[in-house]
Amino acid sequence: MASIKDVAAEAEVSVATVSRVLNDHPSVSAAARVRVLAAVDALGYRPNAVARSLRTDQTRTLGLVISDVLNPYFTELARSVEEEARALGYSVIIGNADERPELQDHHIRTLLDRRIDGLLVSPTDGGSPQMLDAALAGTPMVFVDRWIPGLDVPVVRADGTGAVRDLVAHLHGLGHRRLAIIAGPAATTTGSERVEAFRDALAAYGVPLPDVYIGQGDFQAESGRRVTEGFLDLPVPPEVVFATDNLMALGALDAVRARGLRVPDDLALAAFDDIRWFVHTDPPITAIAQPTGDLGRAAVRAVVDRIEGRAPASVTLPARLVVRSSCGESSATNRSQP
Amino acid sequence: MASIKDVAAEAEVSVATVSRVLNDHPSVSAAARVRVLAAVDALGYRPNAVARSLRTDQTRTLGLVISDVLNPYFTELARSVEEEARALGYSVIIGNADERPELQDHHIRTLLDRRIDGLLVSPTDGGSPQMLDAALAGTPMVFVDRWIPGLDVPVVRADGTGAVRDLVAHLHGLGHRRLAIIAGPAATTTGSERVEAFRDALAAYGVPLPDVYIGQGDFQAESGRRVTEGFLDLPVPPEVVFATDNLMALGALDAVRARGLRVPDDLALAAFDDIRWFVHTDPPITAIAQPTGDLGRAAVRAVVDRIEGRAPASVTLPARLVVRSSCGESSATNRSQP
DNA sequence: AACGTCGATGTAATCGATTCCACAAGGAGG
DNA sequence: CCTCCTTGTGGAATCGATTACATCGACGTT
Repeated sequence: MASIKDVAAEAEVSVATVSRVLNDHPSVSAAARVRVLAAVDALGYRPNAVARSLRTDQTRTLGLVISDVLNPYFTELARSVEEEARALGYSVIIGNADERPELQDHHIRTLLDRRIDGLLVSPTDGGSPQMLDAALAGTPMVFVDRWIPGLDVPVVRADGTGAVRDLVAHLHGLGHRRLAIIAGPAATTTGSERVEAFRDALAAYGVPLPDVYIGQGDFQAESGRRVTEGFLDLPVPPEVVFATDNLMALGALDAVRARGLRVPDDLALAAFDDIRWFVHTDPPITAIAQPTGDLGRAAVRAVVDRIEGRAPASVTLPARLVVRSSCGESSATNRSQP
Repeated sequence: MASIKDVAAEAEVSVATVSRVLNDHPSVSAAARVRVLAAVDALGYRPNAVARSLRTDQTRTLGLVISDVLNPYFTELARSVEEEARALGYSVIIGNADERPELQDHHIRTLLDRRIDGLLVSPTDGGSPQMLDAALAGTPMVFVDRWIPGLDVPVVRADGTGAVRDLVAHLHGLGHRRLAIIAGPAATTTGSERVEAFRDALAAYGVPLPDVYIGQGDFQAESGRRVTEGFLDLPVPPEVVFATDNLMALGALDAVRARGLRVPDDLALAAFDDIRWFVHTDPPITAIAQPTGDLGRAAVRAVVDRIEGRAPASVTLPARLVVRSSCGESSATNRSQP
């Protein structure tokens, strides 16, 4: 592959001049510029990003470590992150943690070794040594969706409390009184926050959230299935299950179906995170939708702000309830079952 | 960030010795080794991958350019690719083309600039100059899922002809005679191949595939919706629509639903690419499943073979039909409608 | 006419690793 | 006791860029 030396030789100038033309430095004569450009063209020369990064100490690359690529929420996030980054002249390297802390660490380490300029993380756990090191070592970093309390790192996330309140109002209005939740890992903020929001919203109606109605999931479909089966085996099963992510909702659906039961008649279902397929499931699923694209874009702007020396800001955007028919009744009229 | 020089100073050896320890070169004394390791530990030193790549002319990185991250098929592919690559000691950088040739080119160019060791591509078009250059310039390259005819590049893909034949048998058995297809872009192999397979399978039953029953889509949901509306507006609409990817099937479902019609009674539906949600859609969707994980792994092994000097082989794996209820009747018994 | 300024260019240092080569010390073999 | 080989080590070149510094005309000013 042609190097800058080859271009210099071809254009009969020094490598310095070639470099100047490429980085359009002002003091280059028009004549030299055309000769260099012609040489670049003739040789099909492309600057070696590796060499450039070594010298300039910047890679114009962002690392994004997400909890699970197979979760549509995160792939949408990844897409918007890449889009905004590209618009700002950065590339993105995605690391998929698969909800496993050790994999997350592997990716953070690898990304740091590559000297990425900034890091976007949606942590799977309460904070591994790797991540703390990264934060401490001064690599510009921003948390997306989930975060780790106590670290001085900006957070870009959606606030679901209002939407959860709306959801509980909706469920209560439909006459449901025994409400259960499938929680995510307690080590994640989204895991615990959503349970809190749910509990608080129920409290406003004087409805308790007993421990047996709190199932421990891990944001994966299988755990949603397992927890839902547990609920159905209870002496007094819940009337509604609120899955705190879309994959666990899928698992819940699997469990209900396996028993030959029906949603919402035998068990109503709602989910956190709205995805396109929820419109076409049987029945269409009521969900809380996050402004995913906005989150991704805001997160990129935040890291880039830090990278380029501006002060980055945390961002919190509201989520909203999307009512469909998986909790019973139609969406428009809130009458209780006949 | 600490460099190899700092480590050398701390351990009171030369940088050469540090490098030897790090790459466990045989001739280093035990004493030197422990001193270096201690220094590495004390400084929290991690080798700069950028510098290393510049010197060794290898990045131990694979580029993967996929057509659309929002398509679950491709995200599953990406996941298995990353997994296998990691097992072989490589990292993966994913580029999302969003089915847009110019974006695909952008990513290929960026990846090449970064001097990735190998490239995995699922081309969105018939072959851009970028891609040809990459192939010609000798960057180890493998096509996954889709490919470009006439290039001497190994292809790892699923063969759907058998499954399509099974699908047509299933549909014919159910009494369907007016079968339509939503094709992908003609420039992609999967776009044209699936239509051919469908046409051939129909021919075996003496059923024609008229042009009006071939809708032109682009592998995105919106095109599936549009094409399906067109079908429904026909004087003699088809009885079945076969969407050649899962997103267009989603669009088709949208279109049917928007008209207040039902699947399969008013229009039966089948799709290429099976995804988890198809089990829970209303109705569950009959689909052709690809061995996605196997494809991803095989593709990685193929590029790595080329990178490491072995001869890479093309791989073709069979897809299989998964019958559900979106085409009418039950899956087990193939009797025609009562 | 002498001098300072400015634009265009080249030389060489530099980034952080790897690796070739030279060299010293020590052991084996004659 | 001398040579030869092996082992461990350091110096320095190298990868492909960027950039500080030096140089050299040409030009304008006094």
